[in-house]
Amino acid sequence: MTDRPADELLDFAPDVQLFMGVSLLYARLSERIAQVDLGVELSKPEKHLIVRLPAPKRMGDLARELMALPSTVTAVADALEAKGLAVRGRDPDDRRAWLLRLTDDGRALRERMLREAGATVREVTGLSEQDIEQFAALVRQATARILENGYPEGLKLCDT
Amino acid sequence: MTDRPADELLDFAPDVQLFMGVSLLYARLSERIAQVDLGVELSKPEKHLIVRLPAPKRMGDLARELMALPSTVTAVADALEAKGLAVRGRDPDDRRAWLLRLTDDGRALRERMLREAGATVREVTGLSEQDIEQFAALVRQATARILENGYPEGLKLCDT
DNA sequence: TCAGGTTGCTTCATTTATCGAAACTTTCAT
DNA sequence: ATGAAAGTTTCGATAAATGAAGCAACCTGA
Repeated sequence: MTDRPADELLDFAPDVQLFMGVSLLYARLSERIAQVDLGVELSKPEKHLIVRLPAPKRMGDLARELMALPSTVTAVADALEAKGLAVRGRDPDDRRAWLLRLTDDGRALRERMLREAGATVREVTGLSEQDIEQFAALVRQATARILENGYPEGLKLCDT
Repeated sequence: MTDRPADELLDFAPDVQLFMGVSLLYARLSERIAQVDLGVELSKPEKHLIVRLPAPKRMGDLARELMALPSTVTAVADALEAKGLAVRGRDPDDRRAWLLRLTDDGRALRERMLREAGATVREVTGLSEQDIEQFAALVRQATARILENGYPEGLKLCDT
């Protein structure tokens, strides 16, 4: 009678295992990240937005990446602006659009968050360095695929 | 000047890549699952609860697995009971606790959800069967580690 | 150049989800 | 017995996500 949660996965096909495992891993990672004290009070969606902002991005693109509605992203961006972590500016290429970009404070915070995220991954998964590299390689492949054909309304991937 | 989202990952260490990739993958998977028509109206947390219920489980254990408060799980379980998908019964081993278990309808629904989840994984990631197996193996390892020492207040993993 | 349609974003009211403190019941230790 | 602790629930408050409506910039074709 092995009803230990860790054994539950073994009953499933690999693709289902992958799904359930990723769900749990994601939940655990974001819980851990949420506990990190960064000196500023940040909600979960605010952190997600910061992480997704290595370079200035349009609100609509952010909404697609975060799988959220534009109106949701608007609210989160407002909060980040109020905290002095991000600024909005018109997109010179299309003045309907707004570009959201991190301030210096925001960038510094982002750096710290990513360092924390990396450490959390190593700690939570308990995987060896080689395993993490292998894992990352698979995730890169999946990410490329998702970003390539994942956005319903045809995200503009090329900005040249 | 390559600011394509798919390239963003390459700037980071593998552990950070893993974090960001898993976040995106999870978001994409749950978005996809949410779109599946199962004939019943189910909220996102309701679906999560069903997935985590291969066998009867105590409310508190569910709360820990879902990284939620007991009161949150109570509300979701109420909704599932109202829809005839789950039932509560006292835990014979400790009658303070409630065991939540799926009804026949709930179990059938769960089967369909898992099949959908597996198909979604294959479709969204675009990984080969071998890659998925490799990916699943890594996820199993991480899951075991998480469930082993991941629960703050000392989850009772052994029920014998 | 200007009319009509589309796109990108915001506003705001509403619904949904989560939280946290207090209460209730059962269990455990003494 | 009795008091302390554990497992849930209740309920009011906060936070987050939604969707419809609106505004401004763009684009097309005459």
